[in-house]
Amino acid sequence: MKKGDHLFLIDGSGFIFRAFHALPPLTRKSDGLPIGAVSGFCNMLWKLLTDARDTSVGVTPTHFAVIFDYSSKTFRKEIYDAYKANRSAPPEELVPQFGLIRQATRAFNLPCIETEGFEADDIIATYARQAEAVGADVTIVSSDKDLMQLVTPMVHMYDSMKDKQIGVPDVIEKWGVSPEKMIDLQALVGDSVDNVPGIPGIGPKTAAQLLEEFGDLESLLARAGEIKQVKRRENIQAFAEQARLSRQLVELRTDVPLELDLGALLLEPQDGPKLIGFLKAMEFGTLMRRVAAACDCDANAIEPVTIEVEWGAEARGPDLDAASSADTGEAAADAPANPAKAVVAKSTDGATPAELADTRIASFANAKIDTTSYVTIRDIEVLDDWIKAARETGLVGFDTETNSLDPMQAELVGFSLAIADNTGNPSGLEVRAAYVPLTHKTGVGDLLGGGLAENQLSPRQALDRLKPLLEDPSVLKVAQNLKFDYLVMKRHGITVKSYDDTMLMSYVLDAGKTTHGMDTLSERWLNHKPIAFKDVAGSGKSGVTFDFVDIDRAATYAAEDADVTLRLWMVLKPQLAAMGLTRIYERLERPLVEVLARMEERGISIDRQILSRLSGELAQKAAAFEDEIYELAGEKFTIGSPKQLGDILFGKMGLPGGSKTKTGQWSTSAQVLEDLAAEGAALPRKIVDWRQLTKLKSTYTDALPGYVHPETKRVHTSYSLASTTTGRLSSSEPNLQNIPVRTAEGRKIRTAFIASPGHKLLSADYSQIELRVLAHVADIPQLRQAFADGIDIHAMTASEMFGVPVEGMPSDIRRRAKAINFGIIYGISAFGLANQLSIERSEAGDYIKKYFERFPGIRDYMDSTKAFAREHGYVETIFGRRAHYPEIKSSNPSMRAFNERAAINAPIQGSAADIIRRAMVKMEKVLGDAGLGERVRMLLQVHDELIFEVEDADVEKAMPIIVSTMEQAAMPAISMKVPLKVDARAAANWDEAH
DNA sequence: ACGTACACCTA
DNA sequence: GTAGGTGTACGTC
Repeated sequence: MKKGDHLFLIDGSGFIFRAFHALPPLTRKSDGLPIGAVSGFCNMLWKLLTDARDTSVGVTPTHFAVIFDYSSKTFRKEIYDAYKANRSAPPEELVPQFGLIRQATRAFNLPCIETEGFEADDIIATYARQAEAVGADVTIVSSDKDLMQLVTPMVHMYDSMKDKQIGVPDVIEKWGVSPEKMIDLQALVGDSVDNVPGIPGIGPKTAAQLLEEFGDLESLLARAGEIKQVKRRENIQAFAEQARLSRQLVELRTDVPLELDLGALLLEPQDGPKLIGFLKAMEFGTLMRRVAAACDCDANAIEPVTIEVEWGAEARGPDLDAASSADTGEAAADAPANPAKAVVAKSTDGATPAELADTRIASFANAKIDTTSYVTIRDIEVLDDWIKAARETGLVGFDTETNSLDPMQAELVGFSLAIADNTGNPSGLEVRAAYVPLTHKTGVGDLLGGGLAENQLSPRQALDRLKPLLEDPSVLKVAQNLKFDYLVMKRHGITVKSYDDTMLMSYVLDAGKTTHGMDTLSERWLNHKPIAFKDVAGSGKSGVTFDFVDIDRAATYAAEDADVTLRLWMVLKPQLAAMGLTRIYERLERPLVEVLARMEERGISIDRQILSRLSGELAQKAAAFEDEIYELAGEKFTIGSPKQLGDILFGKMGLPGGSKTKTGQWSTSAQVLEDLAAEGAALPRKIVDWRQLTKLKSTYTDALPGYVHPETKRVHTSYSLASTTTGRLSSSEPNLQNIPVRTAEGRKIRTAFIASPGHKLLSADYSQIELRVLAHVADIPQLRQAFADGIDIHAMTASEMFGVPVEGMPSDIRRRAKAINFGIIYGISAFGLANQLSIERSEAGDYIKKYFERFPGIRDYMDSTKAFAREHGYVETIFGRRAHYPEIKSSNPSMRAFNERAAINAPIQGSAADIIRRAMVKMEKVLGDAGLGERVRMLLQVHDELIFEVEDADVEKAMPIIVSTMEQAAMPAISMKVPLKVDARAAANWDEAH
């Protein structure tokens, strides 16, 4: 090898794992042999050997080698026994592919290199340094960070899946240090996957900063005393040796004894027939034809070679799994046909929705936003002109400015409008915006100030002009998080009609990918960073409410919001059509804005006396516990501090610690304390009880009265429509979706949620909605039958699994089946089920196996959902809502597994969420048609439950209407294969109604 | 004043 | 094992 040569080193072992998880998982040969990783590997090799110039590497190789790990017994294991100790066995489907990939390498006429006692990384390091020494360029095909320490101006890495080359600047950009410092950085940070310990509390950012300051690891350890942060200093001093050990583990060896020298890696011409024989045997038709064309061979004349398959010791034969190979990728196959997907509608300018979407994205990403062009409106004639323009275009961006984030308390300070003058232009780039200040004040907080600033339109006059525009159904109002503005305007006597909400559009398109706040969306779609609120109003102590912001600064900020919102609408609206998601947006999102606004506006009544009495009781009981706890501990301490508590329990008292938290502290979770109590220790039980009491007191009885609105005297929660990945709502300030119900003590809090005089609270909840959804989507005969017959579903499961008759089922057996049923919905793992049931993981694994034997359709459903998620990056509910899981191909196994479980759960949880959303949207009309419009008021939603306030006389009439609306909510979009069941009760308070 | 860790409340 | 929000302690800015 000489200067100018180019050596390619393929990290074969790394590729196998990465390909396995990146590619469709159940790709199999016709005999059932899983070959997804092999296929990806062959395609990559061919691309690098023939078309490397077309990749971001840009050069073709002169020398080439594929490197593999030999076994797990390496020198690292010798110096640190726990190295890679928490690696689990490779997935079953992967086992035979290790051997096949070596066979593939040989079929490509490439050297296949491995050395006992060393990892592939060390061999790569050795070759890379040798090649560099003779002046050759090196490309390491891998994206493993462990190899980044090798990068130099001569040595690059190449991520073949992202087609991305990684050089010195890329390493610095990603890790904050140059490649030669990567070893020290990894020594500090550690690696949970390989079980390299590092130093606790040091992550990549901190490590990079420390190395920047101290130069290298040894200097840092020597001068650790100079570090100001106490905790950090102590950790670095305490774990110095651990860091040195970690450094030894992560530093790659460059002195591995090698059988083949560099010259032996010279790239040989392909042996066409040999390669084709292999590809044919593997049934890689496309690649085979490509190779045949390139080599001028007749593939038909070549016999497939015999493939030797090495299954792992415990793996099953290749012929057992034909059933699951055929029908993968069919998740949610019976989602309703969406016309927008099937029929490509033509838009006005002749482009398809997809083309229009692309055009819009491109033009708005490049359009500069000129914030100096905004207008401040101080004359009624000017406002009239803007309103007239909005009427002419039929489209207006709208935003309110207030003095509070709470729409029930907020007073209007001003509003802004944005107008697109040339809507006929497909790029729609002409946007102008204006701010109308109404109640800005003078003198920022000074004692003389507080008067109304001059030269503002009177709110009364301006709103009189604005009202007809906002209420005109022929003018589309576009806002970001409209529910806020809707409520504010409603409290000023204006009911917005015809609207779009850019936040919800983004949510429908991208749930799971990003958050949907305006600043995020603007940076993403418009390449524009809007003025931050805190830059105009300050924050914290020096922060002021918007009415004290100087009008000129306020105008720029406010007008920009309307401008950005309207631009976002132009970008997002066509994407909804292009992606076939318009119906989701229009039926499940947009109409909920006003439904939820009304629910929030109504609020719910609470009895402060009950809460205050409860608070007193809880305080007394907690105080009694505190005395006993101090007595048992022998000293006073902060019981609420897990750290101090841990010191008492596991240090002073010497109790055996159970598990550790991820920061290395002893866990003091309820589970651990319960276990200690079971061993006979007195203190842990008291702590658990104390925690329960203080939790109830601080979070509920003490906090809730603070949320009572000064005028309505009711509690108005705020629902978020766009903060979950699955489609559920969330509730905050206060969260009324987590009011206690499980314990008798907790339920007392529910008695404080009361109906107004002359009314009842009516609670209606779906019974087992998620299991019913599962029975529907996975189409499980026994589950469908059980639900159709109204049988106890957990007992039925137990009966199927354990062969116990449903009659006289022991409660413990049923409990286990119930945990399994929940586990299935949550994307079951043996680990989780074992935890839940306090049993061994192996036993939990047996249960799961048994369950899948009894309900093979569930396993198929889970597999196909995973495969769909991996292929597309998202999953769908039965109505077509998407939940994205961009990390599902993560190379971190636990991260990946987590995403897989979430992706399995999302269609179930999300479909249930969609069903109750549909019920909510329909509910008001149904009640109105029954003449109950004002007499039955929907107040709260708790995921599978709706709470209404109903006039006493109307309870009997309302109940069946509510129940039937909820039970029929999936219709007509989806005809469920199992009936939905709703239970309802009415009572004076929420506890009795539930 | 703000962010993170931990614990714990709900479906 | 899924999806959320909030309170307390404790750290850093």
